[in-house]
Amino acid sequence: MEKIRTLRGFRDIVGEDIERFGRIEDASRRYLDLLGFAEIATPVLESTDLFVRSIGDATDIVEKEMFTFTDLGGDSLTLRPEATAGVVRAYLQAGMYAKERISKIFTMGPMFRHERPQKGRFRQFYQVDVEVFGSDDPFIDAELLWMISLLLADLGVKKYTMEVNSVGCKLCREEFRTVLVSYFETKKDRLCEDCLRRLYKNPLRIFDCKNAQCIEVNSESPLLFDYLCTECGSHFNSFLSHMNGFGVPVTVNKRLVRGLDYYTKTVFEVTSDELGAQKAFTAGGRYDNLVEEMGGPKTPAIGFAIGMERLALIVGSGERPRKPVFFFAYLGEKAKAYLVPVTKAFIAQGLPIRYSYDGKSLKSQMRYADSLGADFVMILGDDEINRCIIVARNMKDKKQFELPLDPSEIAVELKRRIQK
RNA sequence: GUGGGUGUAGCUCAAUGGUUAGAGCAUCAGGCUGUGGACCUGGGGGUUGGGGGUUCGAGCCCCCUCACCCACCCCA
Repeated sequence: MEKIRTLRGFRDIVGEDIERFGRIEDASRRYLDLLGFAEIATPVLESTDLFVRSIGDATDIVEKEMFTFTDLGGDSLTLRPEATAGVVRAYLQAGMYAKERISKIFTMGPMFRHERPQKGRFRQFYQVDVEVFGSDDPFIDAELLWMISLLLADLGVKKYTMEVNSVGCKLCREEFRTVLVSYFETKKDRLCEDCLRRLYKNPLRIFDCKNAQCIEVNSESPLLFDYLCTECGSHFNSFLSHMNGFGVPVTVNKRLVRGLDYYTKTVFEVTSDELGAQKAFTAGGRYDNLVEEMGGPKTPAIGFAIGMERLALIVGSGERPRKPVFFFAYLGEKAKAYLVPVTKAFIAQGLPIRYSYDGKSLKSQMRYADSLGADFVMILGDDEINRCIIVARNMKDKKQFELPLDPSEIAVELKRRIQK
């Protein structure tokens, strides 16, 4: 019979991987909590329309990467390809804008994109998603990057680059777009096929092209950065000086653009050279118009997402403090009768307890105890029962001693010994 | 969607076209009847990803297919 496997781009997260995920989640929650972010959870399945309207109908995500299907009632549903749309929807649906001036929100969970898998890229991938609603103060932009730097330091990530840029507001972007299109029109013969397609659809994305000729054309192109309106320009400068105030170094990359339509002003990417082609493991930006476009009140906002499997590839190997392990080895049915009371006593003391189910030879049970990394093994057989004692063996120094056969006394005594 | 690479035991990998496809690790058992961990002995575990073809003979050569990896594309 054919073995059933995970679908392409889907995987089980086990062992070392799930430990890394756990550390990323723990550290994220810690810093987010310290800075006043509230956790929420939103559905993985939403109306297709939500994503089309927020992400932009001409983006690659919406055009060809969504897991979209029609449900039994005939509605078009989509597995979320990113988190911001759902969080904005939740923000509006719960009326948070009326309850608090600033809403700092985060959520964690799986996202889905129908792409070809490669290093650091899966069809189901996990993100820590962080959003701040209600202010366009550039201090917040800087605060978020600072928080990311704290988190990365905590996780032992040392080599990374924070690239920042401003993509302006609607006004300056419109003006720049005409300038840019007319520039590229003069260079049409040197652009690759993809960029010719992008030219009218989304000319900013030509900056992202890795084709050698296009990079050359790009190097001489006008920059949106130089066309920022006064407000956007001073917003960006203010953001940079706040970064300086936090003491977090950033690199201005005037060609940094993003793949989602809703970004305005500040955009950023945190990259690592250790990641392969998909080197951005955290990215985000400001989106001052999205909430309003989604039918809410005018609400400036900013957010970012951490790609957990990408970050997991570069987090330092952290050793969690090891918990003590106690093992109960029993010989015969009479001894096995003590399994339940002993187990209960250890759990009551908050002590991890292990045992074999088949209770084979003592040798076998000792091997098993060793493979589990047991600190103490309790040995109980007919001899001990007759003498009303239990033998405890310290697996480190190999010293054995006897304790009265009383489960809670045993647990208390061994707890005392392990704490020394 | 397009390239390139790789598919042999649970894992990491061997095997000029030629016996019954091996090794290490892992696992299980034994090495005084009741005492673990770098030792010794043994056991179990494979439709060589799948399907065709060439050949006296295919893990190996050819074709198709599937999966995984890397890259393009795109993005976290």
